[in-house]
Amino acid sequence: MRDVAARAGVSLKTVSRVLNGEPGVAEATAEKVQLAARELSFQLNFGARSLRRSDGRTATLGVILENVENPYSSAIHRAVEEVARERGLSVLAGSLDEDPRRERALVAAFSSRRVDGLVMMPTGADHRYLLTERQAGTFMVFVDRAPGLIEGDVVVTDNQAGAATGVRHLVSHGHRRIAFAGDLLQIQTAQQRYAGYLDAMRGADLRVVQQDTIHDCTSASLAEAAVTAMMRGGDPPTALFTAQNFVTFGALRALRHLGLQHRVALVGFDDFALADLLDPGVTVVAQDAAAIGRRAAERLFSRFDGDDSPYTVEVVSSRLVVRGSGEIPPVA
Amino acid sequence: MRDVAARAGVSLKTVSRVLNGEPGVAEATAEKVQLAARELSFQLNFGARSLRRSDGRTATLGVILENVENPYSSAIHRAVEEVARERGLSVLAGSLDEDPRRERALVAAFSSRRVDGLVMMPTGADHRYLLTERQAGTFMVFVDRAPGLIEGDVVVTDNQAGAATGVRHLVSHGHRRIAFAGDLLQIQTAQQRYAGYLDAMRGADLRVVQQDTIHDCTSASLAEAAVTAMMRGGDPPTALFTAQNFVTFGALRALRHLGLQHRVALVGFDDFALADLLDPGVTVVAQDAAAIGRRAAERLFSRFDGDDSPYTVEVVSSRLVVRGSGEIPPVA
DNA sequence: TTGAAAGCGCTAACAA
DNA sequence: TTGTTAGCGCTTTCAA
Repeated sequence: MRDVAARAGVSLKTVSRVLNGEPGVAEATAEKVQLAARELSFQLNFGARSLRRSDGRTATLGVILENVENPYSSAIHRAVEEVARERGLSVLAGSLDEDPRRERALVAAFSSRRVDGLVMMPTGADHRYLLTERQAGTFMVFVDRAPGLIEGDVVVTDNQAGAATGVRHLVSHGHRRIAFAGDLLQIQTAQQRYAGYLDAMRGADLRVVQQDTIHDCTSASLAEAAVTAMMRGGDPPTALFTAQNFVTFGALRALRHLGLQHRVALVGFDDFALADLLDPGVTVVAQDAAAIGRRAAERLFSRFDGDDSPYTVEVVSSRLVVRGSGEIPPVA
Repeated sequence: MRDVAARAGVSLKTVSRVLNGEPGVAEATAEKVQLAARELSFQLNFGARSLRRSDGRTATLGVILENVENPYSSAIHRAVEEVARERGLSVLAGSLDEDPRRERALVAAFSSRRVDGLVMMPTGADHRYLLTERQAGTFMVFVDRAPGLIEGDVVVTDNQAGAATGVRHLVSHGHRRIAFAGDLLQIQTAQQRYAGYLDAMRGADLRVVQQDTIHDCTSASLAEAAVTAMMRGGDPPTALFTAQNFVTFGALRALRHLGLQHRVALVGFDDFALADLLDPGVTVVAQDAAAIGRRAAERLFSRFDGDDSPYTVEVVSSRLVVRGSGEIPPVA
């Protein structure tokens, strides 16, 4: 910046004013500065800027996701990026892999880089350590799940209601033996979806049978094995509600290998690419990941802008997408 | 840091030494400092650090991808993150959407934040503007495609050879009328895959028919429409080579709607989730996105570490995954 | 409308 | 082994 000032024949402060679009600079002066900056390919140093600025803003935010590679996470990531770009912020991203230690490491790493705010999917049960960050002035919004033992702004899917809708859809097609297969039950969303399943079953006066319940499928292959075993057992259910994407994939493979894909109904939680091209098409309860990301980013920016109203929990609606697999009638 | 020094009863410099793991500090002193830092929840300010350091490193790198939400991009992103984490770097990520202006904006944004290096999928035809960045000390590695009008380290898939392998697979199953459907021909990878198609056709002494060639499908629905029209025309081809994921999806939908999915063979370039669950399973030429990301990051780090050997082009092999659709024999 | 001086939090260079 | 001083590139504060 010194070089630019020298070349333009003005002071440091004038260059700073021009490059930051501050008012009170004569047009002719501003043009000289712009020219000099371009000739020298000058790029403002944001690190130095944020060091000196009174608000310390870095124009950078951090996004901490389950895994930047998974479609749900990356859809949120993209939506946040979009909102951030409009305001001139860049986005640091990191993956958790459901590991609370990684979460802390990522928070620390982003914190050392003085991000203005954090959009995060919390993992683990205790997030009190974040109070320190918050006190240091880092805003944060939680997505997908609520944090543990602290309050905060949260944007989530209507997991329980959505799951109940999916199960009721099966009920409405005549099923009475509807099995549940879900992810690790210690995960908040898994609990909520299971609760929705129970709501719908009880609401229809259906008994929840122990043997029709599968929990803790941490991979598609575990789900496939569990569903295969269940369907091979005596007196199998006539329909399946799978509460997570990987679980749905495993169940689909199991049904396919058993030749049951047209005889056992299935509704999955969470949409996926090509669900319409499978045979039958897969009926799902679709989450709106883009809306979650967008609203989380917007909440964050409203905090940046000084909104200090109480924390809110925003619930983004899921929606039933009917494609065939959920409309298979029960086989006597 | 001043507060930590005061609390531990040592000088600033000693705190700096301890927090950066520099040698030459008595163990007892180090412990006092660590304790004080913990009690004050102190976090190093990386911005200030990089401002003062002689190498100016920020311990941050930038990843510029087609779209952080697409599976290929996000697989690269994740692989880069993994390598970066091992070295204590964080990752800024951004999406291009095939727009050269966005590329420049992202480069400028990351550059202002003084990233140590850049992993990027170049878009557009002229990347000479990057020479300035490079001169300023930013290392960069290009993935998926080579940059235009400048040299650089590049990590790519063997697009041409991979496409030829896919087409030869169809030839080996008896096809002589093999259609090509691809993305925007101005995209480098689209050109290379088309070249591979031509290689394989000529190598088998097959005539390339104008009506069997579809270019510039920028979306699945465009591809679907084009393939539908082609298959409905008189004398349609007996096999399809689709050179890009979205194109494959469009073609699959078209074949399905025409009831031809078991009569027309198809090989796609690029793998996708659930390809095995479709009926028939979809035979593809799979790219190894994780390997591309990993090797790009490793190349970047070798540059960080002082490797100043000439630029290299690393080619990551694709691999044919046989699942059914590519093995359908020609219908007379 | 413009500029001079101070200092953000840290590390380099050197001194003790 | 530890400390002192200067200064990275910028914005703030205050003065002209």
